[in-house]
Amino acid sequence: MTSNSFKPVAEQLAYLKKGAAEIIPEPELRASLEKSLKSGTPLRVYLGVDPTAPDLHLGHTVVLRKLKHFQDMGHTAVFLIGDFSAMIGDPTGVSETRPPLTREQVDANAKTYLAQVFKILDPAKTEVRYNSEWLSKLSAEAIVRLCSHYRLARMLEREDFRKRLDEGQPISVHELLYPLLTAYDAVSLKSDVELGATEQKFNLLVHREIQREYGLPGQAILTMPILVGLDGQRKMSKSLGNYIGITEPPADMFGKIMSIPDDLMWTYYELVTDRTPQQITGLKQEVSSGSLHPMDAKMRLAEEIVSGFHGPDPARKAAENFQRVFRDREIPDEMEEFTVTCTRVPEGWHVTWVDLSVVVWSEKSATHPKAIKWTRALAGIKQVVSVAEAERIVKQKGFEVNGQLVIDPSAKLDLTVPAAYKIRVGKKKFLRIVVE
RNA sequence: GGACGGGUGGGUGAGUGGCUAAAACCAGCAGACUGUAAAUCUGCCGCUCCUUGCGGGCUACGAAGGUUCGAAUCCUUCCCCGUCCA
Repeated sequence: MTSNSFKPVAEQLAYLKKGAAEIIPEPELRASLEKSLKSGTPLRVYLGVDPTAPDLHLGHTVVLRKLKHFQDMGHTAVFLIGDFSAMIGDPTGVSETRPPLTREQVDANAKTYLAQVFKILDPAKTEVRYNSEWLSKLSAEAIVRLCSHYRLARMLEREDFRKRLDEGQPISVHELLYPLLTAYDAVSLKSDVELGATEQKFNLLVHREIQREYGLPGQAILTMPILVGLDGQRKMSKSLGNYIGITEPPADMFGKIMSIPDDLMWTYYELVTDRTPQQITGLKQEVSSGSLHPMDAKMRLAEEIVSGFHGPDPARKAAENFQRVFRDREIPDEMEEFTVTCTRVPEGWHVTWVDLSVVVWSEKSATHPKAIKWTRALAGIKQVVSVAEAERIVKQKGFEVNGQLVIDPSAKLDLTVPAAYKIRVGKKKFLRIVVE
C-alpha cells in the first residue's frame, strides 16, 4: 500500500464519522490518519467480539459496518474473537454475573461467527485473531502485573458495577478482570483504533490507558450507538427477543424491519445502510412534506437491508410478498410446508411430520389415527409453544384453515383423506399442511 | 467468624396457614382499529387430557425433610445473596 492509495484525511474522516457516537479523542484520530497518509502505513483498527451466542443480529452489524468503513479506506481491519474473554463474560450492562461459557460452547460459537461476519467484512482483507493466542499464555505473574496498572476505585466507578453494588447484586472478582484482560488484547495487537458500541466505552478507555502503561501510544476510540430493537425501546438483543438475525430468511427479515416504529427507521437508515447523511435528510424531508408515505420509506429501508444480506432478487420478492400478505391481506405464495404421513409399523401406527425432509415430530399409536386435534398438531410441530397456547389462539379467533376461521378448540385434522391445508396461526404465521 | 436482612411466575414485586395457578405493573399473545408502525380499546397469559366445561389431572413460590385435614406462608437442616462488625 502506497501513500497515494489513501484518500485525503478530511474525506476519510467524514466517511468514518457517519453514524459514530463518539470519537475519543478526535484530534488524535485525525493525527493518526495524517501520519498514516504520509507514511503510507495503514492504521490497525480492531473490533473485539465475545462469541457468547452463535447468532449475530442487526445490532452487531452496526459496529461491524464501521470496521468495514475503515477497511474501505484502506486500513487494516482486525476482527478479534474473544474466545478467552468470553469465558469470563463481559460485565457491561449486565445486572448479574453470568455463568461462564465452556470451551466447547465458545469454540462452536466462534466458528459460526466468522461465516456471518464475512457477510459484511471482506475476508481477504481481514485479519482474524483469537485472544486466547496471548491470554491463555499469560502467567500468574503477568496477570498480577497487569492488574497492578489499574485502581479498584476506578473500576468501581463504572455504572454497571456501581448499580449492582447499590442494588445488592453480587459481583464476582473475576468480572473485574474482564476489562484488564481485554486491555491486554489492545496491547498485543498494538492497535491504533478500537471500535465498539457506546456501552463499551468504559472498557475501551481502560484498554487505551493500559496500552500507555505498556509504553504504547494509546489507541483512539470510536464508539457507535446501540441499535434499538423492534420494540423501539430497548437495545436489540437476542434475550429480549427484539432482534433481527442476519441469517434469517428474507421474508422474516423484511417483516421485522417493517414492524419497527416509524421514528426508528431513520436511525436504521443511518446505522445499517450505506445511504449518505444527505440522502437520509432528503428522504426525511420527503416524508414530512407528505410526498413520500412513511410506509414506503420503511419498505425501501427493509428492501435495502434485506438486499445487503440476501441479494437484490430475494429482497424484491420479500417486498412483494409483504405487500401481498399484509397490504392486500392475502396468503403468501411461499410458506413453510409440513407433510404428515401415517405408516404401518409392527406395534401399530406411526404419524410422522416432515418439514423439508426433516422429521419434526412423530408419534405412535396402537390403532390407525383417524384424526388429530389441530391444537396438538400445532404444538407438536413447534409452531406454538404449547397446546394451551394453541387453544388460546383458536379461542381468540386467530386460527384459520383454508381461509375459514376455526373457533372450536377441539377441531381436528382428518388424517384419512389426502389433502393440503393452508393454515394461518396468529397474525403473521402461515403454513401449509399436506396429508398424504 | 458474628449480627441483621433477603431468595415468589419471563422481569419488577405483593402475599405470612385454606377464598392462591398466586395481587399489581411490565413484557408477551390474540382480536378490533390501522400502514403487520405507534397510540388506543377488549380479552388471554404454567403444563396437559377430554365430551372445551366457571371440566379433570399434574407441576410451581432457593433445596431437602417435617408439622397440619390443608403450607409460598409454621418448624428443621442445607444452599445462595447483601449490609454492618471483625
